Amino acid sequence: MTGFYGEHSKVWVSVDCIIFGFDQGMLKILIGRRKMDPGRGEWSLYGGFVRSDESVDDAANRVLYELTGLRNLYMRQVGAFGNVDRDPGERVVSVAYYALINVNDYDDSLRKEHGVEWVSIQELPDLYSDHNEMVRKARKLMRQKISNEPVGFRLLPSLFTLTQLQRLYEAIHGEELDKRNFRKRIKEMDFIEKTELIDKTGSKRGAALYRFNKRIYNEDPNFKL
Amino acid sequence: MTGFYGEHSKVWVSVDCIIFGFDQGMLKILIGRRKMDPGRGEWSLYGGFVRSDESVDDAANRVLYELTGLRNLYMRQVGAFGNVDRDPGERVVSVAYYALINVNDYDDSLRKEHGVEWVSIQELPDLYSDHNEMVRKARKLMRQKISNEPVGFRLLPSLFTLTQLQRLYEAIHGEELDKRNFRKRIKEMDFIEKTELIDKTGSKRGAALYRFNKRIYNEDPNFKL
DNA sequence: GCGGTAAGGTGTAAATATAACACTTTACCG
DNA sequence: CGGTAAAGTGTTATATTTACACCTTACCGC
Repeated sequence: MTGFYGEHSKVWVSVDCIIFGFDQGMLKILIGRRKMDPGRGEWSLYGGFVRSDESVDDAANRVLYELTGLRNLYMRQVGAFGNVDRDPGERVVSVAYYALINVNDYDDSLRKEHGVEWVSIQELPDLYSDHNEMVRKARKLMRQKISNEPVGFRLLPSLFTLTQLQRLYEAIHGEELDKRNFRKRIKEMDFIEKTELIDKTGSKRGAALYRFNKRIYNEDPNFKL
Repeated sequence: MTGFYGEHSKVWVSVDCIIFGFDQGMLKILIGRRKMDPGRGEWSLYGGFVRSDESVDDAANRVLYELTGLRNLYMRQVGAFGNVDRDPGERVVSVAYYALINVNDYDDSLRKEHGVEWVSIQELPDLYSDHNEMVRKARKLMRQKISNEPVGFRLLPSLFTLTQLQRLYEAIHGEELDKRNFRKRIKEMDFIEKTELIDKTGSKRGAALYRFNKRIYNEDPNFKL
């Protein structure tokens, strides 16, 4: 089929993933050294090309699975990046996605296989092409989302302490939060359930472990942190 | 160049525009009947293909200019839409953009030439392919943006009354606002300046005309409505 | 010329939400 | 058994948001 479509030129479409993790009290993303030209050796997001038989979202899911071995990750589109010369080799339009993962779910040998590393968002190096711009936009969208929907739990173990949760939100907002005010707000959200379990790793005294109850959330979906 | 890139297939990339206007107290968008197959005759957003020598953003600006004759419109990306079968003819990934225009700036003969119409967002028909989804996402992003940045003025004449501004925000938020509270908040924003001019078209008594002062806004960029 | 009308314009008080703030408890460790 | 380090807990002040009603003005039609 030509005619109507044929007057214009086709381009490659790729996906690039900003994979957020929360580790050592820091928000981090997965980046690696590019293994191919153009840009070999530069720090880069992990990505891949969209195949003809899959949607762009499916491509992102496939690439995420390739890298992490994990399915059903929380993933949202960041946007399309389409400068003419953004890829020095060929015309490539890339669609960026961000994902939230619990770093403990990520098999470290798989990480090494792909040659990617967790790097704190505070100390990100210059990245290949427009990847820094992708990360900036992803962070903005992620912060927005995580403040208004209960998706931050994706960055934590399924059981977590309130201090962990607070540290997470402090890392994302970039400011310290008041412990009592924070806990007061948690108490108002019935879908953040206290369990009988105690975490003894973070303190001598031990801290109560909480979990997110999606069913209860769905009955009254109101979240704000 | 093949090899690395060549293993994957290229696709067409297009842009589709959600053009918002505010008219008769209603938020409207420009849609037209598709003039080509596939989908000839269906209601559709206005769009076009990305050329090999222009960025995706540039393509959106070009398409907007084609349709409206206006440059430097306020425009933001909505996102990429990439389902395999979203275009029944060929694989086409589309990047949607929304734009805000003052309907009075839009030459009506140009509108007719392109065969597009202003249709209230409340009574949108079914649109071609995934265009309804694009509109939903555009509305969400636009509402978010217009509530936190002073871009709503783009939908109004450069001189406007407070009632016009209030009606605009009512249309966008989908709820009536209290006149006194609304005006109190306006008074706190020094960059919304009262002029000496009076609009007599909207009432017998006449209403003061205001304007947005960007310079003052930039000194203390805080906006919330 | 004057009464009706329809939109413009104005302030205060109550309710709610947010922010500031310090001490006690617990269990481990040396 | 004393030191330590994180967990846990309420109250008050401040700021923000909401609710609410009447007077003004100028045109229009009689």
